[in-house]
Amino acid sequence: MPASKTSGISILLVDDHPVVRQGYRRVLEHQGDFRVVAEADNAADAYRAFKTHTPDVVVMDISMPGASGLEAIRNIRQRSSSARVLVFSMHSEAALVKAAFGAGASGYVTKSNEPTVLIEAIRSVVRGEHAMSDDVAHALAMESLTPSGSVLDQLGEREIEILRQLAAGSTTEEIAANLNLSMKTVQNYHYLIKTKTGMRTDAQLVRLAVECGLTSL
Amino acid sequence: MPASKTSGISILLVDDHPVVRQGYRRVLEHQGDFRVVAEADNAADAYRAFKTHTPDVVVMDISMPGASGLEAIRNIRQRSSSARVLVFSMHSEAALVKAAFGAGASGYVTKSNEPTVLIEAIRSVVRGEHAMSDDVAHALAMESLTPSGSVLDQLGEREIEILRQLAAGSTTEEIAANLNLSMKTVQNYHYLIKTKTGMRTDAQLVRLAVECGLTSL
DNA sequence: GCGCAGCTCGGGAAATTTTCCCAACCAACC
DNA sequence: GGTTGGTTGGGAAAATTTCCCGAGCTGCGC
Repeated sequence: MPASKTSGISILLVDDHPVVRQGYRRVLEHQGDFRVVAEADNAADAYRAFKTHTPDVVVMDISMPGASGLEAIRNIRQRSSSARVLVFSMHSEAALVKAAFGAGASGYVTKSNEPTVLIEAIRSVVRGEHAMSDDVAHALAMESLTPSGSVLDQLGEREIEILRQLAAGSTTEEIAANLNLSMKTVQNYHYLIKTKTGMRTDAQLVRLAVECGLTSL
Repeated sequence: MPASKTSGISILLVDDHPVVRQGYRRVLEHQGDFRVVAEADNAADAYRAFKTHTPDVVVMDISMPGASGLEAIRNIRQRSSSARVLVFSMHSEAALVKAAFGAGASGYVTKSNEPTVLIEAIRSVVRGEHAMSDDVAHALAMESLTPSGSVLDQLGEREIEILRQLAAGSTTEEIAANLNLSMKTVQNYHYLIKTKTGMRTDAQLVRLAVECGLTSL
């Protein structure tokens, strides 16, 4: 690409751990043509940073406290449908992957991969392609073979997001604020999730979420 | 004790995410006097790597699949009581911190901190000091305001039993039946446990119970 | 285009639970 | 013998859960 803008690929890094971000930054900038133009540690800042910098690609960890990455992806894509978001997560559960792509992600790579996989994925999504690491593809493939894979498949994107935050320990009020919903809606989802999954207490819901990799410990 | 070591601080990195490890490595080696002499992605490999390299310090994420980091710390310290292990974790729960120091860790820093904090902590533990980041200290301090050690120590026999069953997913009705109590009493305990432990949702209660080893998964 | 299905979002209202306060019993302990 | 603390529950107001409902939207097939 002969310089219409500065040559190279501009990147917005989103992850809630500063050291981890710093690490990625070094790994990525080690590639000569990558430039990390901004960082963010939460969904709201990510959106703001995207608006001011309009990076070629957003590399984002979706398991963050508060409003999740899914929300940020949706916001970003709503603002600019040409935006490229590459999810960079610890989890490879099919439901999470689906939710991410459903929200508008262009790629999904887990942290279990070597840096080269991440780098290649970034180049792919910048070219407008979709990308996912082998383990993610494997999880998705496995899941599509079984008619009733995970319990999470019966849940929609919103339901999964709310389940994740519930299991993380957020209150109804916090979730409503995080997702810009009324408490009533969150309560309704909470109830709906319980009936859909057959769980009868919130404790069972937490265990389910942990089992499905929606949240850790 | 070979003085063969070239100058500088030799480090063993333990974390189950390759990209994350790669990132740390770059951040650390950016300091001129740090040398990452080995990496490991699980507890067993960490112990093996420690035996062969005898690094000045082990920087370890304790939330790994399989055998936990705690076990690795214990093994390492058992082999060499002069070994220095710095825990580098996502979590700052008091119970986890205590468990880590109990297992023989020399320091505890969360990933929420800036890289400089990690770097300073490494220098501290190499000097033989103990180190922990502010957020960890804060969590410990908060927790130690209660006259007891573990959060569980402030709970009575009945309260612990009911917490265990709640976290296991039992309903109020089931617990009442199990313990031959009225539902009202169980509800009162449920409430009391939440206020005593400071947890605000049942989900937080489950996580607390799991952290304290009251229940698994 | 048109209907259908499914997700999202919330209102309503009754049933239930949570939240706090309280009293009583019993055992241990100074 | 009084005090402390764990245990057991009642009561009543506040809040949540439960279920049902409708409306807007999107995608899909006919």
